[in-house]
Amino acid sequence: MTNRLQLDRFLPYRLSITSNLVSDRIAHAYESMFGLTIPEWRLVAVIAEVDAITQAEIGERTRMDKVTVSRAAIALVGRGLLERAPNESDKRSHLLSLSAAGRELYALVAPKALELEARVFARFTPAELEAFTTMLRRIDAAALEED
Amino acid sequence: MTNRLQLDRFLPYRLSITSNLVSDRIAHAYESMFGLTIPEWRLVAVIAEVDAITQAEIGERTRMDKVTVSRAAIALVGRGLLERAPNESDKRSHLLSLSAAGRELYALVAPKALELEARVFARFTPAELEAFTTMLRRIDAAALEED
DNA sequence: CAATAATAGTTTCAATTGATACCAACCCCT
DNA sequence: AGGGGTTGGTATCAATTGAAACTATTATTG
Repeated sequence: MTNRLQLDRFLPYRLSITSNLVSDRIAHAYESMFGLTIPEWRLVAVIAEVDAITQAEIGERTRMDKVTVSRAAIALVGRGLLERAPNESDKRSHLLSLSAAGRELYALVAPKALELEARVFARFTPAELEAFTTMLRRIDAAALEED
Repeated sequence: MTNRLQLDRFLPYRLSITSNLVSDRIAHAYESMFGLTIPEWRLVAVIAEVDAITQAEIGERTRMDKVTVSRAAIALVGRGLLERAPNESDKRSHLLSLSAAGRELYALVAPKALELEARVFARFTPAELEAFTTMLRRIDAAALEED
């Protein structure tokens, strides 16, 4: 029989399985260790990298929905981890940056994140990981094309 | 600065991005073409491969939550795509199989699925795809370990 | 063979999600 | 200047999700 589909070999399916397995692990760890959801943690990470950024930019970088970004930002501001400064050049938006507490938290979370990553990916060689991420990026590009 | 985390290179994050991009594309296509959610479509695919199977087994194979499987099964039975036969050897469970209509649908959906997959993954060589799926499986194994 | 634990499947409920609508501010065009 | 369209962000609402409780059946153990 030609052209037979086996779910087990169907790449979108495999990708989803793997992503969920990894995400679940990480999500539980973040939640229990720092009380952070994945979107919240992503905001912290992105903002730590750039210092000041608008929500729209965060959405673009992380491909998170703007609603998701909005809620995560509100939650983090509420917890004193994030600060909002008025954006002079566009008064609709705010510039988000980490508060002192936010930077402290980040200093705790980042190594933990790398450790979690290492625990799952330790068994792979740098070359394998490199090839893998390259594939992921190429797939991203393919999925985004012609829509 | 050593040990700096860049979200952009954080593998769990990249994996999630890619998986979501691909899933969204597929989900929209299935929904608009066949009125199927992804869990529903997975049931159809798995059941087509094996003929008769319990929900528990489906959950095991696909790593979908039993609640998700239950709801998809109910929906598919309701639409006449799936049939439930009593399982003589265990009266708690049912044996699910495709109805005639279900097989017809599957005959339509499967090639479409392969085509969608091809559209995103066409640019990769068989060797690349092979290496990629191998990585995914190894990651699955790593993520499942010691938990 | 009770009685206890485990399993298949469903229901319930609370949380997360994203589509949509909305407001305010901006941009562009004439 | 002043509409017409776009964009940043929030609010609302309906759908999806999974944890936990529940029912019915099966397995295990004393």
